[in-house]
Amino acid sequence: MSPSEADSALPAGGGAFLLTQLGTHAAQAFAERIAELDLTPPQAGLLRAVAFGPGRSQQALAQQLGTAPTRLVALVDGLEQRGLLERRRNPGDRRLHAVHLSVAGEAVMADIGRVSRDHDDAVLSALDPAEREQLRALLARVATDRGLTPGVHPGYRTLSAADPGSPSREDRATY
Amino acid sequence: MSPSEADSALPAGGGAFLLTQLGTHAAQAFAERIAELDLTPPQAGLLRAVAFGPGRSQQALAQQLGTAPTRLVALVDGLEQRGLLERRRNPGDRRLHAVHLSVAGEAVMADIGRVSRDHDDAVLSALDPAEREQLRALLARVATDRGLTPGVHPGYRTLSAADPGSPSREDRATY
DNA sequence: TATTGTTATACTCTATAACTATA
DNA sequence: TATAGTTATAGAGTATAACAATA
Repeated sequence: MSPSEADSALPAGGGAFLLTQLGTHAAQAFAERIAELDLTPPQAGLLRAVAFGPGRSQQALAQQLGTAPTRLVALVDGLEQRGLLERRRNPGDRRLHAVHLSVAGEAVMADIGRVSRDHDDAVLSALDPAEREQLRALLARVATDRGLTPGVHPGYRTLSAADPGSPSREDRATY
Repeated sequence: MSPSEADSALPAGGGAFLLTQLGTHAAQAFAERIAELDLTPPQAGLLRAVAFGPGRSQQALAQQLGTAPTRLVALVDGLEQRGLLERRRNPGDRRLHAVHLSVAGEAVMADIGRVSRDHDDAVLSALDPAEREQLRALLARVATDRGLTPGVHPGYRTLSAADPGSPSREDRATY
């Protein structure tokens, strides 16, 4: 392959590669920003899920996010110890833990909103408002077509769930 | 936050979030595809880098990919054992290992090209050719603006290099 | 002494499986 | 017996630091 790459081979010139390239970049940039709130991206995602649908069980949350229940326990633990989430036992079925945002948690959600807005603005600073909306519309159509759950990051979902014959854990490498 | 999310808060509705969401999805889909070639995404990225500029030292490759030289050693090891890469000692400076594609490696590169084309087509199947080009142009502008190296995935680059005061390794979490 | 490459070690994150309690 | 949640263990992937060879 010669250095004049942009031929029909597109090992790295196509839209899909640009998507993964920019997506990883955006994820890293977002991680840097919410680190200022002492949060990791998975924690922010969980807070968002709880804010969107409060009072659900950990099983329900795990299923929506597409992650193993055991992983959710640790996430909830950390955020509960910091006073951002609360577990409330369901009197009817005492096995269930309804997960709620605390008052402090709601305040942090507001911070996350601000950070997300700033982040969005910085990442797309090359585009004017009309172009941003154009991009957003195109991406939304692709996301729908590919069956992505709105607001839920695929990083929670384990691959082997979708592909029974998956060879190993190597699939999920950073790429 | 009420379930009527699409207000100005955009914790997950903006273009940047769609970008990370789709980018992660595309990366996972690509990982599944090249797994059929018994390759991981980092391996494919290295092969691509070598194909694009053959005969460079491991230091040069590490710098271009933005990864630690120690990580490159393991990657080259694996691909050399499979007969896809060759290390050739530089007679002038016997410290340097010039990395080249073997004949089998070039054949695999052709396979990677095919897989990438299929992958690109599948990910963007919701868009017609004109829309794909429109999307590609918008993404390319954003990528340039954000300083991304064409053809190089940011997953190689460690975060702390760009951000000296980074808090810990949690930044790089999947999100 | 500086640089290329290598090896050894430790750490983070996540997944898998075994366990407890409620039903 | 089945389900929600928890704990314990192991594995993959990467980074950091010490080391050997060549300049």
